[in-house]
Amino acid sequence: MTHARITSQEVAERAGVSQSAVSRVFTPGASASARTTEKVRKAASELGYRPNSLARAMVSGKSRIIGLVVAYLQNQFYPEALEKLSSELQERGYHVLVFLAASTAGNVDDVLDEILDYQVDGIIAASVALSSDLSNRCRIAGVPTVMFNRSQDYSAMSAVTSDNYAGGRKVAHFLIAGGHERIAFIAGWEGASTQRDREAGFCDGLRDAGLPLFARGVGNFEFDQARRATRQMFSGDRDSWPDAVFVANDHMAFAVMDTLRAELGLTIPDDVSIVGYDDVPAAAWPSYDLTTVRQRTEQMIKATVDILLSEIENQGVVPCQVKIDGPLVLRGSARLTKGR
Amino acid sequence: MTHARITSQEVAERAGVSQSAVSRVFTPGASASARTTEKVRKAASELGYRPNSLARAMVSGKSRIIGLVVAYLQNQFYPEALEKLSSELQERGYHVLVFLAASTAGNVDDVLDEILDYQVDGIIAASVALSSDLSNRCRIAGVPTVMFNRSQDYSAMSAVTSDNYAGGRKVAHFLIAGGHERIAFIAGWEGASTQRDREAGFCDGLRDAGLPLFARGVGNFEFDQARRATRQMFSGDRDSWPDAVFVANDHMAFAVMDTLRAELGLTIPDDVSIVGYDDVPAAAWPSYDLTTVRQRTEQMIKATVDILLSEIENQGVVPCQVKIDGPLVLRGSARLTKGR
DNA sequence: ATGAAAGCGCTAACAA
DNA sequence: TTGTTAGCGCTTTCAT
Repeated sequence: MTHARITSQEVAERAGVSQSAVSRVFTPGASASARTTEKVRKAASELGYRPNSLARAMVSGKSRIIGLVVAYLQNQFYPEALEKLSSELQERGYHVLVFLAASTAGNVDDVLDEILDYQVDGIIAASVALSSDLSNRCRIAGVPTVMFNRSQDYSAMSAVTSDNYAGGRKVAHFLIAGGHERIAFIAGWEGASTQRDREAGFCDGLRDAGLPLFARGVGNFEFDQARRATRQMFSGDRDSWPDAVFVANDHMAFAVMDTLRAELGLTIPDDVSIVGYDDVPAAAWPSYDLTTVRQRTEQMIKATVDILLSEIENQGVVPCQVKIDGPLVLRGSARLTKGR
Repeated sequence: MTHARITSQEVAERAGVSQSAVSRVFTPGASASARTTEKVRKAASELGYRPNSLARAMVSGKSRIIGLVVAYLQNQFYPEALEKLSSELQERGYHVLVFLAASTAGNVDDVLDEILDYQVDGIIAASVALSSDLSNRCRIAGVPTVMFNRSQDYSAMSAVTSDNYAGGRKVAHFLIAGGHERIAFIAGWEGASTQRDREAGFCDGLRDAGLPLFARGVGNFEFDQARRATRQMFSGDRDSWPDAVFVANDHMAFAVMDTLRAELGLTIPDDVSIVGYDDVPAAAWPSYDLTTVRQRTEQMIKATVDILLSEIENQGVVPCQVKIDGPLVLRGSARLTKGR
């Protein structure tokens, strides 16, 4: 037997009060006498009444829904991030409506329309680059938006990232201090600000020491492409091989390590040092034991949610760009000192 | 400058038609003349009008929102599943509202209330066991619900799982055919039907050959606990060690392999064969090269969505339990024949 | 095919 | 503090 949904009207009748009294009892910060409150609560629980969020959203203009736009999330650190995001928002009375956007530009546009149709109170764009055109549309629609793990120059939009530039630089200094002399880089997808900033910091760090970048490959943040880039980088004469490789994220770093060990019989870090970026859980697994720059996911999430909710709740907050610094986590995949 | 939202009324005025005409133009399967349709579309696009999903949901009773309940999703194959689920639903005009439920019973209850408040058209419970009490509440509330990757005996609720029993059995037969004689099992969280079914199939498979289970540990689907269980299983005399271990999922199997190799110096599969379950992407990585039972995620998702939408769209569909069989993927972590 | 009118379930003035 | 009243933006009869 499927029960129809109970309305506030029905509760009101049973409690012998007006419908608005019921509404007030269920509206935080509204005024109702103890007597009324009690009568209403009793009737409501007898009937199994719960307020209808959608109706509430429509009249109040606040849906308590946050639209989350994500690109396809196959790799890396998203599951964790998504979980924390959702959990953090849930604690603060919001829920996440998920929208998947293929990287093709048109798709992101359509998706944005769908999002706005749902009257979301805010948008989090995770690992998706919004064109400045889209940023504008969000502003025009009056929907606060925060970019997570992507940033944009000249943007009037808030963004939270790890300090990718500083992280990349840190890696360069570390590898140089370890006595490496032929230092290479394997890049992620070049359209991503994370990739660009990590590489920029890294190259500037090498430059600090007057060292050129020894070799460069592109893995597009994908496992198989990283393997291919590795093979190519290590295809020539042994003298032409790097003695250290900084890989733009952990996921690709695993591919690099596997390829180097399984196909070339190299030992890490004796023959070559590897450093990654993200510190995903698998980086700590004994098979990889990867030295890597940690993304402080927890703090990034918290900042994202704080900024978004403050933009939602206090109007007229100015957009802000937050970069969260993370430590280089030393493990066994990179040697620390000159001697082999 | 934030533009206020355009209403159908405003479009109607500009197009010189009634508000209901506008509604019809945007309602699939409603009747409007070509002339009207054209005028309305023109006015709408000039104004940037889009129907308000929430208002539509309220009056029509269909929100086109699916509530997805997930437990914390740290491990294994959820990112992929979540993505496919969301993508599949999005293609069919629905969106996913995410609800995180800690495994504690009370929490799942609260979460269910929140879900129902949003007038979702359906619920997918992914890897969460709903008590029969909760199943009842969903039925009473008239909200179709499908369990994904969990099943329940005596349940009036639809469920989609892989054929865990058959999978476990397949592993037993495979290990026996490979000439293993001391076959052990490392269990996941015992509250999960996936764990129970995999183990039941496995043990029945051993029994088919008259072989007892040689040893058993519990890893609760967690990396560190699996490591601990491994150390304990391999702590005594060398004669007391298994020559094959079936691990209830891949995530734990990686922990087992790492522990065996790094701490005990064993070689896989020469000293011991390892078989996992799920076939997550990392199972194919060279460092693990794990023989494992594949979960056909894609098909499971498709079945889940099909069942859910058919329950939503055609009333009076009977609940059904679907088990999707997956192959044993042979890789290098388990030897195939008797000789070492 | 179209317009007028009646709500969907709720919140938020406004009076009392 | 409470009840009355007016909508939120839309779909859906019901006439025309």
